[in-house]
Amino acid sequence: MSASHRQIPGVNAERTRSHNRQMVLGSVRAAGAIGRAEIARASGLSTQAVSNIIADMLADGMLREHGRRTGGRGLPVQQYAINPSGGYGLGIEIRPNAVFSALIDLTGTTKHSHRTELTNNEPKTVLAEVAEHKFRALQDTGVRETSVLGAGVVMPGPFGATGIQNSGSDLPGWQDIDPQGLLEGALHLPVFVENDANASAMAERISGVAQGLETFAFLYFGQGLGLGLLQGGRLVSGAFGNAGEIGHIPVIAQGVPVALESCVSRLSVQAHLSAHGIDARDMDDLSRLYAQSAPPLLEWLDTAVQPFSAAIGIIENLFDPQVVILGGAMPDAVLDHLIDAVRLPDRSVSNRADRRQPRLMRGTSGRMTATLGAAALVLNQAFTPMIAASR
Amino acid sequence: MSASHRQIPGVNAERTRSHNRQMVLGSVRAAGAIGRAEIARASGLSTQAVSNIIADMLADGMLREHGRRTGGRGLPVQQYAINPSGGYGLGIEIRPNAVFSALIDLTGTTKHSHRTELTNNEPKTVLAEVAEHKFRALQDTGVRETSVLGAGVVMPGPFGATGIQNSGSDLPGWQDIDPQGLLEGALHLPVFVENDANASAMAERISGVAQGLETFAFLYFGQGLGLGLLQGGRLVSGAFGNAGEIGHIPVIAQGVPVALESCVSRLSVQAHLSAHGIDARDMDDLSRLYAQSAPPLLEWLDTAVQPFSAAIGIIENLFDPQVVILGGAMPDAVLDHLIDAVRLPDRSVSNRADRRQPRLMRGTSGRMTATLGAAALVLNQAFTPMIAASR
DNA sequence: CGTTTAACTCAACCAGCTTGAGTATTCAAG
DNA sequence: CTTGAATACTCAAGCTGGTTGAGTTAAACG
Repeated sequence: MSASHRQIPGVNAERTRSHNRQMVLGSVRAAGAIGRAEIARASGLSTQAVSNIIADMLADGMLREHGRRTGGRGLPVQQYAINPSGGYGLGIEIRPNAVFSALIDLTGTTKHSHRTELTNNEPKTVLAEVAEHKFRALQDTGVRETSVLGAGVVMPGPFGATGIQNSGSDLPGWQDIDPQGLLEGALHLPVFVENDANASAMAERISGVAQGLETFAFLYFGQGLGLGLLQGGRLVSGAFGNAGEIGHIPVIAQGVPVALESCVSRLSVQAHLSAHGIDARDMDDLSRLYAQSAPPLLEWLDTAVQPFSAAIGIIENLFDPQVVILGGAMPDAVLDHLIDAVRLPDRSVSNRADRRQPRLMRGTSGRMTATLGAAALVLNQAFTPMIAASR
Repeated sequence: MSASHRQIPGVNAERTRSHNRQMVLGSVRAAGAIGRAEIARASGLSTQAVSNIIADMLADGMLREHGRRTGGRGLPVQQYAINPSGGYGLGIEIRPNAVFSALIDLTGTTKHSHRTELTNNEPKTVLAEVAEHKFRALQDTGVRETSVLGAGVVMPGPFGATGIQNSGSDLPGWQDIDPQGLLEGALHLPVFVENDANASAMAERISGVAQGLETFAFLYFGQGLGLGLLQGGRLVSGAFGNAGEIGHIPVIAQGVPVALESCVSRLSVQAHLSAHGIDARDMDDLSRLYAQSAPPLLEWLDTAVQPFSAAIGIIENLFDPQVVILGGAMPDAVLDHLIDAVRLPDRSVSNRADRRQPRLMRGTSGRMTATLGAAALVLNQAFTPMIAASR
């Protein structure tokens, strides 16, 4: 959100431990079940160091024993796995007229979710509502407050004076304040604020179709169209946190240059249907129309395919992701239709001979994707150390 | 270059020291001259820790004393600055028919540069030539071998089976080998391989117009068109190292979808001029033509402006950079013309009210930009620790 | 059944950061 | 001019956390 000149922190013993704990947790998560020696080899630490960390994390309840694996030569490996109840992530999604929340455990399983309407979206009201969601999630699940590692919050963006004001989705009264600070005050938790596309990308990484992937793009159908980018497990969010505004890139439709999201987005399909006298308010309406093969919807899909294909080509060539994932507020069937209909460009860095995955996939987090993603931000933080591979 | 599953390393005392040294060097570089206490405050380390590191680096010759700064209350600050001769970066640019090299000191000043023609570009010939460049650079400057921190190497990409083979710029015989390993063997130095666009971006950060910037995009005019992306001082290079292939994104020219670089690139302008009977072999020819306001060149510029503007819009909205920088094998006057003529979209996250810098700038590294950038990769490594700010 | 292999533990060690006391130097106030 | 506050810096002891090397356990191999 803020700008450029953050100072890089130094490392001392305490931060070393924190990093190494995150590294171990990430290794266990990636492997499912793994022994100490293997983590030591992979990370370059000594077995003893890993052993000490694992003992710590067993005591904390973050890990649990997971049987011995035999078959090799020497002493059978004592394996460890993530203890689901070792920690939780709270996800909050704030929309102009509603608040959603989800509580997920360390393995990404949803333990609780909830939705309330907002009568107004002034900061005071929203903060109270958000605190109430947290209270309720803890009460309904019996999770202790100290087990919650943090809260991810998804809010309408972009923030700051960006030239894309009044895009219809922003919250009045939230322009010149510090949402993170306010939310930390209301929730008494570390708070991570992100936009819907970035959070959704994280949801797919933690509990969806992108598990095991580190570098991918997530194309998010919200009101408009957003893009979440992960490189090496970290979000690429630009200098001011507004990267991924793919909806605003210029494309040519019927010979006229327009914004991509005026052809490919929920608003766009709703406008098209509305012009044909069809009122499609939500995803269920769209699902029904698609199941009925409603001609105006198929028409819209036809017009959307070409700019959509162009967008995929742009994403692939600019980011070279392992895969592009589609998701958000669009029915699965419609997304699948787009994936089938798309004409992926041959001249793309992603069109490699040795691919194993498809270039395009549909996300599996469904309509709660942004809320789950908000919670996933917290887990990602717990699994991903600060240190990046040096080369 | 390689794929996804690199394991995150653990941190021990040794790596802690290495990180903190890089952090200190980066702080000194960013500040120009700075004292120990200030670095300690900014990094969160104790004064003593910083003091010890600085003592080390004075002994190594990386830093030098830079007078006391008085004016405040207490004891005047003993300041330190980068010692230019404390280390050097070697940059090598390999092209199908030539090898370029540059040696830069710790402050980014070019101490030596050289060019030789290649009669063939088999690995064996090229490796011998590259080693010869290193030998010559050291001999001509008197720099000791141990002072060279590493070598950056720029080679034609993209690598791997990417669907963009035979783009005319690749090196035959280099497809199925490990360039980094071979080069390290030939040079006896740590080697960083990058493409021309990424390296050029780094040149602007180390010694050009992007000093002090951490998140920006560099649009590189080579044979085609490439894009180098830095976020937080680190390259965004995608899952397979081929991010930034902006030349291949689809745009509409005269109603037909074509690759961007078929309208905006040196090949494109040369083709256009050639169709008008003008033979423009190199940048000097183009400069002359522009100075003469040659109508075919101005014509080409007119056709290029619209797709060029679209590309800038795409870059801004996908990356949210502090600035987009133009450079590479195109005369300054032509780049300036494009910057003047461009129609920057209003609907861009970069169109913010509180901007101080222009959205578009011309790079200052000139035609040696990729070679200097290769050398700059080494310095960036020395200045940028592995650890990223945690949020 | 001994040997080899591999994982793991124990205890001593070590690198590097922190802490707290002490010194040096400048400015400001009396 | 003297005294005190502020600030940078150093010294030495202490602490955290990773490393090292010897020793233990258990499975597989021959």
